[in-house]
Amino acid sequence: MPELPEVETIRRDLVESIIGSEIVAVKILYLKTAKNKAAFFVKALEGHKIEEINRIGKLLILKIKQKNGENESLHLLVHLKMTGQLILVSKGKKTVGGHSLSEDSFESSVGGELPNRHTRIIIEFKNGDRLFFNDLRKFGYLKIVDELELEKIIAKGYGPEPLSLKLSVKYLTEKLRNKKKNIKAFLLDQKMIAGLGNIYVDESLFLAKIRPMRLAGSLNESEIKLLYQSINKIIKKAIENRGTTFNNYVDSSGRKGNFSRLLNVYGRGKLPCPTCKKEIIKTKLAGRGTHYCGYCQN
DNA sequence: GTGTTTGTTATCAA
DNA sequence: CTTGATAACAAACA
Repeated sequence: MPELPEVETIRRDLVESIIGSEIVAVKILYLKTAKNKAAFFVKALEGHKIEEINRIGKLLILKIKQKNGENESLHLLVHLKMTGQLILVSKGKKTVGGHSLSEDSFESSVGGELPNRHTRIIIEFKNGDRLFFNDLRKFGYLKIVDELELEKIIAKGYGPEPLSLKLSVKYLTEKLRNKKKNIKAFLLDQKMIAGLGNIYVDESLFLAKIRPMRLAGSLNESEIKLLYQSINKIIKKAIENRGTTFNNYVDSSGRKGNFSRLLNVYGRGKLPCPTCKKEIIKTKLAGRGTHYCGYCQN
C-alpha cells in the first residue's frame, strides 16, 4: 500500500535516473490502466523527455518536456493505488535502476522477469532503460493531463502536504473544530491532509496516544499539537527509511522499504504494545483494519 | 465459498 | 450540509 513515503521514495529515485531521458516507445498491455485514449496517450509521450518529477500526496506527476511549437505543458500522472509498482530496469540485465540486486530478491519482489503477467504499461527510453508499471489488482492508473486539469485535480482533491508549512497546529485546529467523524477517517481524507493512508494514520495516532475512534472535534489543544508532531515525525522517519513494505510495495529498483521493522501497531494485532506490552487491538473503523493500544491510547 | 487486504470514488440513506 | 455505510474497481491468499 504505497502512501506518501513510498511514493516519495520512488520519486527521488526516478529523479536521479530518468530526468532528461527521451521516451522512444510506449506499450500499453492493459488498456484500462491508461486513462486517456491509447493513441493520444502514446503520442503525448513518444519522442518527449521527462522534465520534472513532482508529487502531491500519493500522486506522482511527471512533467513532459514539450517540443518547439507545442506550447501546452502536459503531465503524466501515476497513481499506484493498492498494488501498483514502478520498476526501472536498466539496459543490460543485472542492475535494476542502477542498483544491483540478487536475482532471488528481485524475482520475489516483482514476480520474476519483466514484463510479467502483472505488467500493464511499459515506457522505453532512448538509452535502453525501461520503466514497467506493474499492478496486480488493476486499480492503479497512468493519465496524461494538461496544466489546467492538473491544477484542478490538486485544488479539488488534496489538502496540505504533511511536511509543508501549510500543515500546522492552527490548520488542524480549524479543520477539526466541530467535526463529527472519527479522527481516523479525518486523517485518511486526502482533502484534509495529502498522503496519509492506513499504515501512517495508525502509526501517527499511536505516537499521539489518541484512540482512532475518538471524534475529530473532541481533541483538545495539547492533543492536536501532539498529533501534528507525531504525523511529522512518522512521515519524516518513514521517508528516511524508504517507506514500508507490508505486502507488495517495492521501490523503482525492486527493493523493499525499511520502515516495516519500525512499525509500532500496524499489522501487529495481538502482539505486545512496544510501550506497555499489553496486546495491540485490531478492529475495523472507517472501513479499514485499525490497530491501536487500548492502554496507551486514550 | 468466505473473509480479508486497501486507495479512491460513487451512491444511497439518515 | 454532514456523516456513515456500502459497493465498485480487481485479484490473491488463507
